[in-house]
Amino acid sequence: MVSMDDPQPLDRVARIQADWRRERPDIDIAPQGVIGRLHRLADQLTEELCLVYGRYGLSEGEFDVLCALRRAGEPYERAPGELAAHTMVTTGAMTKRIDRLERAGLVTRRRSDDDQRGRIVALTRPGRELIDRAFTDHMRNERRLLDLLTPAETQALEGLLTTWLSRVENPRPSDSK
Amino acid sequence: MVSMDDPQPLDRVARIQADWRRERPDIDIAPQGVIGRLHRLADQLTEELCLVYGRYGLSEGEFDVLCALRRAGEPYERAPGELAAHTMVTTGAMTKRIDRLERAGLVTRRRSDDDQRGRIVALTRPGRELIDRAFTDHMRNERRLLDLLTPAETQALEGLLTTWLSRVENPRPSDSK
DNA sequence: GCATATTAGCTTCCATGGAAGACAATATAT
DNA sequence: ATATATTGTCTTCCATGGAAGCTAATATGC
Repeated sequence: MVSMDDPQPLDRVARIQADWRRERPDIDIAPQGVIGRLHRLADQLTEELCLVYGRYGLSEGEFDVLCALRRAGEPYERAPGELAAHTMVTTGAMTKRIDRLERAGLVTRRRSDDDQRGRIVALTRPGRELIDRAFTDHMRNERRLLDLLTPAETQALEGLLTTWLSRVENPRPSDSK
Repeated sequence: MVSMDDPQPLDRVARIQADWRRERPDIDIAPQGVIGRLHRLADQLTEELCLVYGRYGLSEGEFDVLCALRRAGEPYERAPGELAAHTMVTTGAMTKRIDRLERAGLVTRRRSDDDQRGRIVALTRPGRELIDRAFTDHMRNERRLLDLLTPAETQALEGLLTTWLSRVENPRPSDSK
């Protein structure tokens, strides 16, 4: 006889779906099974990742900026506008992030030579060393979280996310909202 | 001869990975392929979903609160603490959301009879009608986004997300951070 | 060459949420 | 019964980001 224990307790999303099916039987709430869980998972992962950023005294936004500078390669410099574009925030938000990082001594800010409007943000030596350590730790953390799936599952998931993302970002012109 | 056009241009995440491979060849950045895209996709989907909330004059948080009340079923009432738990925010944040919804005439707030500390938040008639229309539209929107995948892809994705989510939320005790 | 437009970064103001504590009501222990 | 602990909500303060506008510098059109 097969064990009937642990009947896979409904997760949060499934419970919400059950509520809706009772209250609005006229609506197909199947999409929530995917979109709701994707958001929930993203939130959970963010929470786990922020634990590591915090160990280095960084917020997620600050970590992102330091990564963008480090990824740029020697001499680890970028304009604020570039950083804003890379990290998907407005230039106003970027100004404030740079303010904080500058105050912490992790980056410097100077005027660009060829365009006096522009600034150049550069990693300092301590900033470079901090992000190198933090990023190493960060990727170890992501690896740990990803290892909750098997390699086959991981590969399948990456493919599905890549496909969906490309279609969301580049909608076929025929789709209407 | 097979067409060699459109060599699947690197997406944002792939470009970031390429940068890291050059700068930090010692680190395995494969997990970003999944985690980075998952976050990117979550952000994109949120943006699309917020367009619909906005049509009804609602922010995402306000939409969530109205949904939680509507899902509760007749008479569409819940305590602020319950709402906070359901929508994953602190009670302080919930107080402010309820303030806004109350000001908009979509919910009412009264003292609980059996516990004078407690409040009861209830959907008003206009609130009920608004969320019924908004939710219908919202699910149509989620359906549109999900239909960018095939049914087989959708099913596979939901399974993978459910599996991963359950493991992230209920880590095996042997896993260490 | 000068007037106008554009650009880059910054500033200000607003929206939202978290953290911590205040406050009142209720539960618990003796 | 009363002192203490807990609970539920709200308040205050702070952190962060967006939107819009400001300023200085550069580009463009005539």
